[in-house]
Amino acid sequence: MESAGKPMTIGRMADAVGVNIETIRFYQRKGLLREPGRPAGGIRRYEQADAARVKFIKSAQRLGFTLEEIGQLLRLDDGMQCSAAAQLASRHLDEVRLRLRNLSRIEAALAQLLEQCGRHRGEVDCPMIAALHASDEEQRLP
Amino acid sequence: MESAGKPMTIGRMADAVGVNIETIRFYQRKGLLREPGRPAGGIRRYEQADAARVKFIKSAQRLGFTLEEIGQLLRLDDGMQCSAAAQLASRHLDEVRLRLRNLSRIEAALAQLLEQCGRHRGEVDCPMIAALHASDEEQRLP
DNA sequence: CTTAACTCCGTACTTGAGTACGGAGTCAAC
DNA sequence: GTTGACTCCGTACTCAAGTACGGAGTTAAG
Repeated sequence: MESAGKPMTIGRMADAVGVNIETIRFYQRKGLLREPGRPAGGIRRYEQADAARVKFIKSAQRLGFTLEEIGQLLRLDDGMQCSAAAQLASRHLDEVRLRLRNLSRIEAALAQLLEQCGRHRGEVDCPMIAALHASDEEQRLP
Repeated sequence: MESAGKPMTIGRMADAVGVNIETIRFYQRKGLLREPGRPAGGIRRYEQADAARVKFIKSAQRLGFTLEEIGQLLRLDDGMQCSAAAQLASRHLDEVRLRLRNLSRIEAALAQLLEQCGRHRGEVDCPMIAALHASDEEQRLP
């Protein structure tokens, strides 16, 4: 396989990666992506490596990392520190698991409410709304 | 039990419900909460019912409803339509379950990556970062 | 050579759920 | 009758992750 590949304009790269042009500019402003110099005041040329970097960003986003975290990951990548990356990921995994637990609780509560609504038929008020009102007590989901 | 209870100022209500004063004003601007008239150009008095409404909003938020959805719920409440509320909740439950599935996949992926990082020890590059890079292929999490 | 398509760049807008600010008015206690 | 705490109100700001706009420059094709 020949590496490198031919350079492309921002629009082509955006198409290739499947993002908006403005998104690429935005990443540049955020310092997540370099800005290639413009030859003779003309139009910037992007390499395959740039496209790969944008894809990296998008992959990491799919795993729920914020751009801030991805920036850290990229800085590690640029200097290759596995343990630090693992630590970052580990913290993030904790965060994901917390969100999972909360969502599960929400799911259970909603399902139960809906089930009551189904059984309801003809009484006075909607269990859905009543249950929400009844929460004067305590049932804090963080 | 005597209903009604005594009226309160916005600050007292905020304390009672455990939200910021500005949050209450914000809900008023959004039309989620009435603005009691000010007697003699003075200071507004809020009823228990207002506090209950804010609590309702907060409870519904804990179930993951947006303020927009909560507005719909409240309008239903103001006119009491159980089946419509159930429908809203049902759509929301679908949404919650979708988020759950996605988060689960993210959790699995992260855990696997971290496990590889742990087994790693001394090879060339970080599995965490390599895996993210390797995603040039396809593994779209919606 | 001209025209269409593209790029560059800075600035401003978007969404959701609030927070913060600042001047003016009001209320209660001492 | 004055302080201090509180309220009112409008406006502006926050965060994250972009998207949109508009004028000027550049490039490729016909």
